[in-house]
Amino acid sequence: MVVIPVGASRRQRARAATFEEIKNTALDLMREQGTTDVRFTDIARVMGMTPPALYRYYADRDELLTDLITDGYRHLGDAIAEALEAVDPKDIGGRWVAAASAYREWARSEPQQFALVLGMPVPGYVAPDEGPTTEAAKGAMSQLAALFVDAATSRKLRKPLVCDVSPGVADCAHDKHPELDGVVPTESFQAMLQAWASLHGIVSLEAYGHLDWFEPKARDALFLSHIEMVAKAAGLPTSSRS
Amino acid sequence: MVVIPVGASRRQRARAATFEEIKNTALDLMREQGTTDVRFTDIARVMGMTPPALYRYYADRDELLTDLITDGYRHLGDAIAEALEAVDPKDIGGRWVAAASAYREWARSEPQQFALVLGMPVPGYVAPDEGPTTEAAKGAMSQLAALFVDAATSRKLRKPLVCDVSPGVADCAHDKHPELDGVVPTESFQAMLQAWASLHGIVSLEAYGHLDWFEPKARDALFLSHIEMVAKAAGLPTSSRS
DNA sequence: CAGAAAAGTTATGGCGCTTAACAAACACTA
DNA sequence: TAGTGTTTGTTAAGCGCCATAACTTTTCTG
Repeated sequence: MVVIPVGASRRQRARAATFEEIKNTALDLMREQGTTDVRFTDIARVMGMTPPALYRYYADRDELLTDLITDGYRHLGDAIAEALEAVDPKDIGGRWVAAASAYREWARSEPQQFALVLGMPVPGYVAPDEGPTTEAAKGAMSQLAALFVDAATSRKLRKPLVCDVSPGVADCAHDKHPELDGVVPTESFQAMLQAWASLHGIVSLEAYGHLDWFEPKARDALFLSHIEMVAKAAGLPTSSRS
Repeated sequence: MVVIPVGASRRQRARAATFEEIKNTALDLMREQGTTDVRFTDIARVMGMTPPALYRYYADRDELLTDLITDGYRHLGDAIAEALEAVDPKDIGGRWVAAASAYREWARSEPQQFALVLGMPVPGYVAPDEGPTTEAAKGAMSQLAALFVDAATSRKLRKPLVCDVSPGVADCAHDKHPELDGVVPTESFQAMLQAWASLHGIVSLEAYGHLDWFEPKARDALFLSHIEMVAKAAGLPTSSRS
């Protein structure tokens, strides 16, 4: 990731701008070609440069991909956060719908970046510090976790559809998300993971075109009823507008 | 896809065997390198041939990929069918667990092939005849559909957690799966799709390593409780062993 | 056995990634 | 203002892989 220097010199600002231009060009090409496979040559050509010039910014193609991945999961997190801000904090059900819809919209609008972040890991990609990949999961999840905490503290969190929890899951809940301890019951932590998985499933299928045999309006309806089902199964209150 | 000739000449059998060897070598390399990106050069080297020889069998790399994709979704379907055969047809809940577990095991054992079939579509891949990609979805789904038909005819299918169905979804149910008409209610058809999506979600996350922060045993438990939740939400009877 | 078909080989071109060597632009200092 | 070092870009070149062409060897068939 590239840190944008605020009080930086002219050169540093130019350099930062070039980093951004490279990444944006790469994303444009990915969108245009429907692939996560970007050619350095093409990026350089679009930018009006020669390919070797890019090596002043990235050591190799994998380093650019890594940067795009870390950017990607931050954008996903931001999209969700932004959607959440637009909803009354009291309206837990509405917040769930907003977050899930943001997740979906981001995946639909940026399927390649979505695939980079949450699809099959790219081979050359080395995960620094426990891995942004894992961070992506935890980042998206932490907002979900916050939702469950809110629901629990405001006593709107019902028991999930399945309450059997194995010790392994309980241990993991304690280890990885200690902020939930004493607030969100273990069975709700499990339900939260399953809500995320269920959401991710329908979003993945749609983003990769496996639901194209549906009319767009039917897909919308299917998605909305899906996340309503997920909310019910997880014990979240359903949207206040219904 | 390569049709295996039964009463074929020596040469035809040799050719078919070479096709199989190419595909198996490609899959081995994919497993070994953790990529769907296979080099013709490497395949040839492992097979003790020169790269151009492979062009007697596949016009280009994309054609091999297409073959692997169509093979892949057939293998997935077979794995599910095989798992289903081992369970008492009366035990709807057990059959759901078996099918879902087979889906999971296949994805875990062949993550690259799973990514090819149900991940982001590969760019050069042209879908013949409405597309194997869509066929993959429908193929896996038709077995799910059969499960719901069985459940409905034996009166074990309860109402799903969400019963609101939009006209678009109902139309699609009628158009694409007429075999369900009059047997499986539309809300159950919708629930079936959502069950598949939910299953796919947790399987994708696990196959791509996004649940690696769980202990293996915890992942198993999470998966089992997930599909139990999904079954409940869809109105399927839960496994008879519980 | 002869000729055709199939399968494989070497030779070759093209393209993309990447490094090396060089040139121009820029910034800082005397 | 001139000089010097850094940054950013260029051209040249090597390597590897995809793919085609032309040629050779093997295998089938009449």
